[in-house]
Amino acid sequence: MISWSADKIHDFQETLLAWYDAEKRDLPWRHDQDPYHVWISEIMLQQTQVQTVIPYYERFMAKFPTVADLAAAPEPELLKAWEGLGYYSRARNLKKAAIQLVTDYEGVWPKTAAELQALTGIGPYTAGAIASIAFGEVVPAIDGNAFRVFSRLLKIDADIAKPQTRKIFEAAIQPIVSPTRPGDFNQAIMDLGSSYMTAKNPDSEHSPVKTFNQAYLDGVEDQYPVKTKKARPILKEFYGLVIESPEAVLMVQRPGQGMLANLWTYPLVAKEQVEQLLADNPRMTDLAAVEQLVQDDYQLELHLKQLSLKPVSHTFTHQKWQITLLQAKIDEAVDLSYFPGKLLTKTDLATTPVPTIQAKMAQTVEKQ
DNA sequence: CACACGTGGGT
DNA sequence: TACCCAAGTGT
Repeated sequence: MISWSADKIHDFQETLLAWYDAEKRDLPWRHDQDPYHVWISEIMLQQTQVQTVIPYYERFMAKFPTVADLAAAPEPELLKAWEGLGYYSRARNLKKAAIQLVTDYEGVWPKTAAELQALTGIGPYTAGAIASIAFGEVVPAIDGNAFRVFSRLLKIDADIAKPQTRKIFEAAIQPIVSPTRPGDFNQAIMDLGSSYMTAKNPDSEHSPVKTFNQAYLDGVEDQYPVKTKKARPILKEFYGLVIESPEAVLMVQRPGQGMLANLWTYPLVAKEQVEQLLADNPRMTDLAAVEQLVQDDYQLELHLKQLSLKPVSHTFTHQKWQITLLQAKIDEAVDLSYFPGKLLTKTDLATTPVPTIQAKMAQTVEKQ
């Protein structure tokens, strides 16, 4: 790791901000410095690309224009607005923090990064972003871009996958943040990280700060940042039950914690559970086993048939799901009182938040 | 601290 | 396909 003189720091700030002034992207949340706008955009942008976020941000602001609107938002409406964005706890945490702002803070924003971290869903990165962009505090906002950019500029060898590495970067970046334009500085670093200084195929030759990029100058840019790899997703197999009445389909709400919390899907039966039953009844078919499980658990008699040849597949960060769809028809009169789900009509589904894996399943059913 | 937590895009 | 990556946080 190298360090910069005061003169070099000043040069870097001038160069970076001049480039930013000339080339910054026109994004919907850059039209003002309203902390609410900054906040919502920063949460949406966590682990999510700009192009994906733009339409969600526009719709969200139209539906929940102020902190008070967000604090009063019913969770299903909030999740529906978040549908397809992923990491749904972000949406629930937004509401929690909005309520904190309205009640604990009486609608007055805390203005420092240290204080902002008391709000649910706001960690060190987002706190730095809001404090610098909306309130002008001279603090870094260290996201994946900042880690990558400064690891190359300064040849920082610490593993950015390790939590403790943040301290090293904070200490290295804090003295470099522009004292007059901290918000623009942080956003410029992010723009740099998503243009010239990308993770793969960077274009440092044409970067506005190439003369400051020590890793590039030394011909070792491809060695930065240092980042250990994560575990691969593990396979989880399910049967998905498409139980249809003439006007509706049976859906269940997922538990309030864990994967896809509170979202709705077709009922899923883990293949593991089916195989346990088959171990004691080796001549039974998979379909019959699922029918018996549903009968035993929910007092519901079904006549299932396999709907799709290939399972519906979806890869999450840590799990790969494969769902074989099984279809059954029921009539409206059937007793669902033991079944932990609801018959939802097309109209109901328009206001029911579902994850992408459910959308994929529904699409597969439609094609039949 | 290590891991869970979604999704879409790129190679 | 499989893997990596993208404006991270909570537990």
